[in-house]
Amino acid sequence: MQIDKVYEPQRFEPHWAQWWIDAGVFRAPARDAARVFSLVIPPPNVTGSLHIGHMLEHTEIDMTVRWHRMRGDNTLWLPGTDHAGIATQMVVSRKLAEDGINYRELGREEFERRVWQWKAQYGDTIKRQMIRLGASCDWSRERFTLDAGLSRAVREAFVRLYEKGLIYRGEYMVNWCPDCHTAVSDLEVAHSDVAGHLWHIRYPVNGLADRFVTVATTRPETMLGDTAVAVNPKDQRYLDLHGRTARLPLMDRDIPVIVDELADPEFGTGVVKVTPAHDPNDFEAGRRHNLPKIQVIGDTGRMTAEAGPYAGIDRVEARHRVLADLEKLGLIAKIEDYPLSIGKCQRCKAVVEPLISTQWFVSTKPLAAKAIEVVEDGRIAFVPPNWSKTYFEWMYNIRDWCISRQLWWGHRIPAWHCRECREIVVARETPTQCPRCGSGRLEQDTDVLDTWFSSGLWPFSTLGWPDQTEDLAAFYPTSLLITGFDILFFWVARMIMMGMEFMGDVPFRQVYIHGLVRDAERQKMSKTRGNVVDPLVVTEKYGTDAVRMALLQGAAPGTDIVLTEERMESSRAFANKIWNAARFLFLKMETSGVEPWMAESLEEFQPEADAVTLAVRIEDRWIFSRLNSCAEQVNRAIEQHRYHEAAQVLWHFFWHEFCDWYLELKKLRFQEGTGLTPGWGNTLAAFETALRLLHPAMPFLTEELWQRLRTDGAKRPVSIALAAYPQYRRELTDHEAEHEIDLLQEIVTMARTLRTEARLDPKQQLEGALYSRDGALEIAQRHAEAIQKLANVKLEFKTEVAPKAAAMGSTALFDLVLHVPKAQEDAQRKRLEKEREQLAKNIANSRRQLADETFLSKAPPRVVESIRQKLADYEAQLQKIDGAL
RNA sequence: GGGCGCUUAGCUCAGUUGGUCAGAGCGUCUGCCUUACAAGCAGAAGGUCCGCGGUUCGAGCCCGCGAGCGCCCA
Repeated sequence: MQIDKVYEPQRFEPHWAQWWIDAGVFRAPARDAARVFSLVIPPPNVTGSLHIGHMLEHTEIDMTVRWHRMRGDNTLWLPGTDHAGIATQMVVSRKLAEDGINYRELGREEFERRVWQWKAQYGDTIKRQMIRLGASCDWSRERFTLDAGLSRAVREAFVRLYEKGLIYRGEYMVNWCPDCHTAVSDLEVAHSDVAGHLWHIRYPVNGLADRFVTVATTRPETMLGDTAVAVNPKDQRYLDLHGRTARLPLMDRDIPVIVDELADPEFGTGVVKVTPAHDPNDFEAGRRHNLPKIQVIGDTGRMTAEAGPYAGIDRVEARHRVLADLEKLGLIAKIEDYPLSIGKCQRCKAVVEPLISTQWFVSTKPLAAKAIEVVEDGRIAFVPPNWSKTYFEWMYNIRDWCISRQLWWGHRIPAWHCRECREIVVARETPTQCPRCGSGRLEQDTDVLDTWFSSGLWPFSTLGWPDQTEDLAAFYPTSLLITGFDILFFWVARMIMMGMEFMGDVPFRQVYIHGLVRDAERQKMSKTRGNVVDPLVVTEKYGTDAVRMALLQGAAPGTDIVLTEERMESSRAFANKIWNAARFLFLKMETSGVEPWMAESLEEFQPEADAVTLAVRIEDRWIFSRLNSCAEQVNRAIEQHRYHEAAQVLWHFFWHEFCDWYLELKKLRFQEGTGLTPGWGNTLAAFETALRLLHPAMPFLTEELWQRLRTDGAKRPVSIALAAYPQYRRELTDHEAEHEIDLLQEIVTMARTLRTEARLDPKQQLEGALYSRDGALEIAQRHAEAIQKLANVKLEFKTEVAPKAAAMGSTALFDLVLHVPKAQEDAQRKRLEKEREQLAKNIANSRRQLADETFLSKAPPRVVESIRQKLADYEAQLQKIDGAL
């Protein structure tokens, strides 16, 4: 069997990536199964590409999914992409602009055609990347939010909500992005604090000579649209203004002084200008007082004709002009520095303008009620659980959701406007005539739906809803959602609301929220910072398995993941370690004439006994016991989404138990030169089991090695991905073997330490003696040869008390003395001194505790007993050290 | 303003119900090209668990206050 000396993942990863798909390994039949595990992907933007955050998400998902699949669950990971309305429209229109094409001039149909072209060209990027990264999705069920089926689901959902009165249309103040030229929801506005000013502007009061009312504002340009000024009813300072009007400067318009709680006596001058068309609070006040709404800023951010002399000027420039003009008129009373919060469009970063417009809304409160309930009663669990607080916080204060977007890329709203009678028809199928007036002049609403509206249906629309499909029956509710906190409200909350509304059941039973991937300086990754890590680049460099491992190692729940080159390097070293362990085994098999072999199944596998002693060898008993413990820990860790712990346990087991001790012990057997040693079956079974344990974390490497072990005759699955995941079995734990190997390790390690301290040449064999009166002596004696080979010391075994010696180490069970040259003894003495100090401290502590009556009476007996035992051990060791010094 | 979280070794972080929990990886230092692996082997050093107070026989762990940092919502 040929196996390369160095681990080169590039040589086999792409092969298995494709093979898994060709062999249909990840296909999930929609059959009834005792246990089902299903999960839908958080759909990435179809025209985007995967970044390292996706890779983390997909690694965690994949580890969980592969684990379930190996446990025999009917497992589905449903992949797909999102059309991402604003983002995609922006990308494509920018691209067109680069070619000198204004997308608006293309017209809607042509533009849509171009986006579909774009999608056809780049839409497979995500899929290709995911395949390369080993994501074990069922690609036969891949979905796209604009697919016919999903579009039908969107229509159905819209119509049902409308018929139920949960979708309404109306003229309200919305967040308007002048650059994207669409309304956006509250969630799509990112607020940030900036240093601004508070301008105090004087408005003359009509009918009272020289009486001015001074308003304070952070947005002076909106004064052009003022239709009132407001004072607080309780404010004694302005009683004389009640019922009067003021003259709006620059516009020369009379506006009433209204009395309203809107005006906060504590803020600014206590008088506030009222601009119903440009401020949400003023909008409400305008309604209360029946004020006209004058829109002075248009939907492109330029001043409208209503702004009189300022018409056509950009809103920013308009502010400068207005201030300059007021200054000239001497109407600026004061300018204060004032911090204010401005809202920017999440997508394009343009300052969002509150504008009045006619939009479609979802009435969220009724939907939220059930969505809150299912998290409260535990039908959906967040991991880490604290995220439910954030969820509730938002849910309790939820506001209606503006779902219409003035875009061309998305699900067109299934509403038709009658040109004759203005009737609005909301329907599943395109209507041909107005049900009210019979006119055929119907025009579909030009708006599209917020992308998150379709994403909200994802867990069931992807499974065939509104049809009652087999998939839906088999896989809904899904078992788990793994996603980032950044879309907790956008997506997770909406899926829960929609799932309860349309399916009458939760969309998933568990939500695991993963962390953010950060760079070595703990910085977020961003294109502007230039610190983004491209998954394909690092994968090419270190291997997919190594990058996966590096991510998993940092993936503790509730923690961000710091990904560094060093970590990926060390993970690659780990992969290389396993590779070389396999290489070692394969080479030895070749020289021993052993064929690749695989037990039919671990359940059926019986450890082989040695031909001479008729007993299973101790290192084999030990490794099976350790494997069992490893299986227990890894299963539990994955189940609890403690991916970092699973990674650590696997790492430690493979490297520091399997390689450092098991293979080293096995080497000694091979050196015995007995050819086809009984025990090869044990070794291969252990290795094969370990590969299966590791597979969900490092799928490629484990498949590559597993296939080399697999023989065609074996009744095993075609892929390790379908092989049974090792489970903990109580009867496999072998305390005796663990104790024996523990002791061996202790002796060897101690001998090595003594040698190093004496600064002796590792090649020089040392003599020494092991003193013990416990069963330890017998065990040690049995392993005399192993100790000699592993530590390069030749020991005598004695039952007497250890003599005075500097090069001595002791445990409760034995004392080890090495004969080192006198000149080398100083270093040893130093260590013994130090140890004695530590022991004295421990003894004092233990004695103090044991002398404490309250401790003795209140602490559980097992704790007291453990302290007593410890004290006895400490005292015995101290005595030995005293003797040695 | 409201809410959430973090502070443990030089770095990045584990530490699940308070009692073998003071840990891992990386880095550092020392010695080794031992025929699976120098992407390696062997060994070692390193911590006031942010501070103060409290509960408890016993506190990284629970409670209160404070300091510093971060995130979300308005």
